[in-house]
Amino acid sequence: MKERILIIDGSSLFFRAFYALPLLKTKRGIYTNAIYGFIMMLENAIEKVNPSYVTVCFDMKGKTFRNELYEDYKGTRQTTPTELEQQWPIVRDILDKMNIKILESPIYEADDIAGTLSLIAEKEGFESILLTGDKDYFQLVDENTKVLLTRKGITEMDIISVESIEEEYNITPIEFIDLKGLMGDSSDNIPGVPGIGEKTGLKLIREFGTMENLYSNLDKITGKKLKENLENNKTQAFMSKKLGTIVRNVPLEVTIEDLKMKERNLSELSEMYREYEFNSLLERLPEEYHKADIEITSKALFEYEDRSIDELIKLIENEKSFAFKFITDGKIYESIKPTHIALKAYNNKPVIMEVNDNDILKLKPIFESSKIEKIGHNLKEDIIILMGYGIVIDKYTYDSKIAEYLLNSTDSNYDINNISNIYFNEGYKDLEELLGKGKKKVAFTDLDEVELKKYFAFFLNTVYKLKDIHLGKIAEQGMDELFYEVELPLIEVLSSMEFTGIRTRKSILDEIGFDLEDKLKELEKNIYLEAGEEFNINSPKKLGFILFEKLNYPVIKKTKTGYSTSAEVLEKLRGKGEIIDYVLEYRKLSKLKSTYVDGLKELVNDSTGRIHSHFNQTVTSTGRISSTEPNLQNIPIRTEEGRLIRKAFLASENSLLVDADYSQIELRVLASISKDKNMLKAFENDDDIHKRTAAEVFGVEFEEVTPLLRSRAKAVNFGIVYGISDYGLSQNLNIPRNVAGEYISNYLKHYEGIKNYMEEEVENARKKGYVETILKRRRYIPELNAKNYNIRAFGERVAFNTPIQGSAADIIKIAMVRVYRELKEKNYKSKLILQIHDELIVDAHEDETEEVKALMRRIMENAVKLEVKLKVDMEVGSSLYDTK
DNA sequence: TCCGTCACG
DNA sequence: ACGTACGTGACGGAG
Repeated sequence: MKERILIIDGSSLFFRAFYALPLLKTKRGIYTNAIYGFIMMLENAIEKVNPSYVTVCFDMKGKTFRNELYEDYKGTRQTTPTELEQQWPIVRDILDKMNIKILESPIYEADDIAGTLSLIAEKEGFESILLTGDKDYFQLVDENTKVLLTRKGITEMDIISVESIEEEYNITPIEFIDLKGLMGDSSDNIPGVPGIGEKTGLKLIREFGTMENLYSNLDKITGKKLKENLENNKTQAFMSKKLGTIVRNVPLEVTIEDLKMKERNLSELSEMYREYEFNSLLERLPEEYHKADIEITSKALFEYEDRSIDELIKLIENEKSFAFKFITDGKIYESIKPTHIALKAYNNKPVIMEVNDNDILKLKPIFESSKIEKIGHNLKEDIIILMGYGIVIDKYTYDSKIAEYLLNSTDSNYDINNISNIYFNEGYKDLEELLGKGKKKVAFTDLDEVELKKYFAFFLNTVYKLKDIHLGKIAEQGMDELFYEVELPLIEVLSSMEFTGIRTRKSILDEIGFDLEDKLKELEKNIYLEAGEEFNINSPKKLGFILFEKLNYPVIKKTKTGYSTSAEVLEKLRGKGEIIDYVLEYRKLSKLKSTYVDGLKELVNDSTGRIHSHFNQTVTSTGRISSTEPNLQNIPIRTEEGRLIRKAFLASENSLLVDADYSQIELRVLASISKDKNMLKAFENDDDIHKRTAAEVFGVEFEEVTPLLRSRAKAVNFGIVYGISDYGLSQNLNIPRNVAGEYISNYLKHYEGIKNYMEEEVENARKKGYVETILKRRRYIPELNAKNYNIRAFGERVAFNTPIQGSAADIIKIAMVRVYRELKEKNYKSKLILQIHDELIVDAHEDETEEVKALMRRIMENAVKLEVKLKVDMEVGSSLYDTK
């Protein structure tokens, strides 16, 4: 018995598989039907043929030698669908894990390689089996060469031998070449002779054998039309024959021996099968590979085990990933030292153990390893803790909180328990249920040991359970770049910003505070005098009573609970009595005192002398970052009294603050995505955009635009971004509604592209249910289907505004990641410390300021490519006051 | 805990 | 005819 070699026409099989099966897709959104069909056919063939040697031949992209002969060879082929194209590299990967060699050539096609190989095999005494869906291979069949032809579907195949060809066609295999020369082949765009199909072709070949013989005996042809066609297309017929002839002397760099079947990498193969959800293929593997590595059933959800730190480290070293969470004894940011670590090494039960500093340092090599993946939930907390130990985390690849936020940015609670309930319809307790709330809140360390371990077992098991589901959805929604290139690396950036903080001098706040207090006392005295009695000025209710009942000022606006006393209302009462001015001033100063002097002082960390604000990545529905405890994104700047607060925020020792802000980023984004010609032109010319808008909307020469007109135009520009209404604009500018309406219609007439974009975006959102930013960040807008007009109108404004605000957020996030990365990689001492939506602030060492400025400008201005240039303005100073 | 108010982009 | 500009967070007062 001769040894067999199985030679597979990979390209043919791949296409056949794709069209034979429905468009299968994994839960991660990857198309797999061609891969699955291909591997199934390959496995079936191997089982049937039992070969000792195997190889797969592929066609390469691009022209082959046949195109030299005939320019239009395969000219009618349509481009491969992308759903198929994407599956290509995966098949190659699987073949690699199977240790099956791939043969391909830039000049020859798969069938030429297969033909050559089968000839060599024959000479060396092997039997060749050629697996293909292409009947052209029949010409290769002989005593030692058989074709395994795929039939319908992916399971059935026919063995084609010399005998079966004789029987079915009554010609010899080699005569198929001549047959093809006559018939042509529409799929390869080989012309052949017109009027000759399989039937006539076969008849002629049976009678004459070769084309040469046929043409020497044309007089014997009886059909007049047939004879004429043969005569007129002789050259074409011989060219077709040549095109259809499989080349059998392709120079090959491999020997048969190189193609010997080898051991497969079963563990990697099983992993791939699981990843692509090929369960039936998985079952064909030896039993120990059947089970998924991680299968956490409801029962196992709370299971954990106890190990020593050294055992744990050993365990992790041999695994590819682990999930972890540090547990602290209270408010996590106040006590940077964890009391416990919860850690689940891949495919093992979670371990929850007490740790000391030494234990954590033992884990340093593991956290810093680029080989072991780390995953978690709200990793920012944990990365900050690691930073406290001088540990620089590497290769963290998944955060379930961030992932869930990307998939649904409008939720308010991303506790692991909530997410578990959403995806698995089961959970345990959220933090509030576990620890209580308000006064009764306890620390993790106050929990019973079993309860603590149970919770964190659930926590880490759930992180693993969520991983594939989340990543699948992220891939499916086209958010891979957003997740892997932006949000994930941003976690470390925000961690560093929090960890570093901003130097804040309490004594400056004290000074401002004393000054404010004096002024407030004076104002208070004056207000009581005007009111004729003492009352709580900070109580809108009492103030309302004084103003509108006792002093009888006209009521401008009411709230749900009574009279409105907002600044907007008081502004309208200005000039009607001094008390109004006093109250406005009092309000302003008291806000400064309570929020920005007293509030901030409390949050200066005594040991660092810095404020470590929290930057939250999962709060806003548009993709912006938010800042809390304190909010450093709303430090006063618009009035001089408020701005003074900024004097308390300082650069570090021997450093300067470099403040870089994007100029008009939202309007630039709007210009870019709406492609409005006039707005694009304005930015191209580097015009003052508000002034330009004023000129257009108010119909005056650019040079004639007054400051008032410019500021009104500025309000219109902002209004447009927010999804303007005439009423809203009229309120904002304190002008009549019809005038505001006029402004808007002039605006939209001039910026027609914006008008169209607004309409298209809303329509698009209604159809899809969501809108997207430039990085495909998504926001669902269920409000668009509301019956209530207000809610629906809100949905429309959001549909229009979110892509603008969100894309601007995408852009600055990209810039943050790159600035952080470059500062880190080049070992600068300077640190990124603040982000204020369109502005980045770096605490830059004085030796580095010039480099930092250049670096920031370069990165920020080139963060993305838009239809307009991004422009950055910069200031340097020793305090936040001086950088404006 | 909610509301009104006001600080920011 | 509807009610009225997008996104946040913190504070003090009132229930």
